[in-house]
Amino acid sequence: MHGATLGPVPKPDVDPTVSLDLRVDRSSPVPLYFQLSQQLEAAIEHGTLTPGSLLGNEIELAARLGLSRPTVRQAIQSLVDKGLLVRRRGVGTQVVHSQVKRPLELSSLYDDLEAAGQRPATRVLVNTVLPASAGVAAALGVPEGGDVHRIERLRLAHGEPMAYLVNHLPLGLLDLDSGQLEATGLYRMMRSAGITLHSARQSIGARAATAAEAERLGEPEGAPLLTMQRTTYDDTGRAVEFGDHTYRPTRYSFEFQLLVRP
Amino acid sequence: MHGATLGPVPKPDVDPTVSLDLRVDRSSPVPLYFQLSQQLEAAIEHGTLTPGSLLGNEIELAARLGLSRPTVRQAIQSLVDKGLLVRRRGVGTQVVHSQVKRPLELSSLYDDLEAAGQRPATRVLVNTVLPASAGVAAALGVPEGGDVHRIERLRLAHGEPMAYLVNHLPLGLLDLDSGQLEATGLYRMMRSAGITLHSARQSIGARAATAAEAERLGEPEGAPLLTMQRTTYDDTGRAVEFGDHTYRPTRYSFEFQLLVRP
DNA sequence: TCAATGCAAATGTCCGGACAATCGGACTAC
DNA sequence: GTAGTCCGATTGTCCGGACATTTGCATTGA
Repeated sequence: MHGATLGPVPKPDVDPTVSLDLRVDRSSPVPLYFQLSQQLEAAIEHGTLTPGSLLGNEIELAARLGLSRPTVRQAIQSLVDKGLLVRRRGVGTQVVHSQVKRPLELSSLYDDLEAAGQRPATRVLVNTVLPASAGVAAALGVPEGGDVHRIERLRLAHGEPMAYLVNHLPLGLLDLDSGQLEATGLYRMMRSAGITLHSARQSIGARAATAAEAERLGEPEGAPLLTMQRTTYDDTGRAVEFGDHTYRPTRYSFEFQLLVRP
Repeated sequence: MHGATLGPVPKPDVDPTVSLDLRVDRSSPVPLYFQLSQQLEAAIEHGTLTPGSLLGNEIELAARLGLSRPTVRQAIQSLVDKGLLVRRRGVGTQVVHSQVKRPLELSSLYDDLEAAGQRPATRVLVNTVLPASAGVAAALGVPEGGDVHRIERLRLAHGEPMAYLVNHLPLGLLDLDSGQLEATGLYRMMRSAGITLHSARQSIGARAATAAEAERLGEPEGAPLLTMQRTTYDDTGRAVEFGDHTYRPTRYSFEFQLLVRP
């Protein structure tokens, strides 16, 4: 035994990334790890990297791309965080057996409907400023009786009422133009106003419709309704929105995917 | 202008981590970054690090602890991922203005109730093996008509029915002992069987109770019910569980916090 | 007085290397 | 034949440094 190892039998399953046309543009301002992670994600999405396939070790991948291992690891890690990849020490990195698509974002009903091709419509029923009730004040962290925005909207899909949305917002954050509210979603307006959403506390429940609710949504009185209350915070911890929504359960349900943080 | 800068005025707000008794044990098998992140998290939880306070720069923090900057960054990053900290380039790292507690795990009803001090009780009504219906087969990825486990449970809190849980599982994964099912939760049993949960697809809705459902939960017929369907996958992508649950909305609602991934 | 410029501070990105821990299979010994 | 052992492969952890980018503030200039 003096050299020439007889043969670590060549692995039957080849590294699928070799056939992939991976490359990074060092002159781009986009971070290298991000370029790589996007290309890998696209390959997974496109099916070029098949579920269950091994990714080939980080060292060699780094060498082939002319990157350092930490950079490659950062790219891979971001996809692991998204639930697209799984790492196993001593084994390798595998593409997760699909099923994972959207790991639950802070969803906007408007965006959800639009993504589903439902062409949402909004009717702004109320858009005013009034003193905060105790519950609203507590949720938004403003003094009770202090002025807040209140908007009430009816959201329709295919001409049918789908949800009744009541929202309260602190003053001074946003210019709440009714026309804009009907043309887009509240979250989109907040984001374009420079508010960086950070987290939200949600509560989902059900109850029987009151006469007024039934009337608004076109349901019989006493019909089951799906309810959601949400307080949204920006990255400074300020509450920027408090919503109290009711949905027609025959037309809408909450669908989401969640990941187990390891 | 040749040297001696007149004086960068000392910052009025001192770095709150200096008063913190941070230290790492290099002989421990616990990773250094993890030791640090745990101590920081405890300090935030305990209120020693107050919301909004700056954390002091990474370089100096690393030097004080005798760690490298990448290690300190890894610790901080894990807390940023949890939503406890916010980084701003050119500014520093701040403790988020609280509100964030649980960023939504793949929750087990049993664990939730126990954590809320409700002392949950479970009554196993059905625990059998039968051919999979079309819906169950599709959810679990097994052939239609192939055998699967089916368990039906009634979950009570304070002696009152709270939820009716129907679950289907593929054969051979788990030893489904009824006694154990009543003493603990299904998820806990799966975890201790070596199954690493990875993700789940959930759907939450509402509907009126049928006569049978109303009977089981002690509600009048036609009462609104909260429903949840969930398929859970392990890290190989296998579906390991399909659940169809109905909850009494007067006794239970889904509460969770979610983070916006930046 | 107010706007433009420059500077310091802090995080973001990237590198190259080193060693440890774990997994799985091959080999060996019984 | 079977169980235990060893070993290669791969990811996990950690280091020390370098430069880029952004932010906020102070200074400067009009």
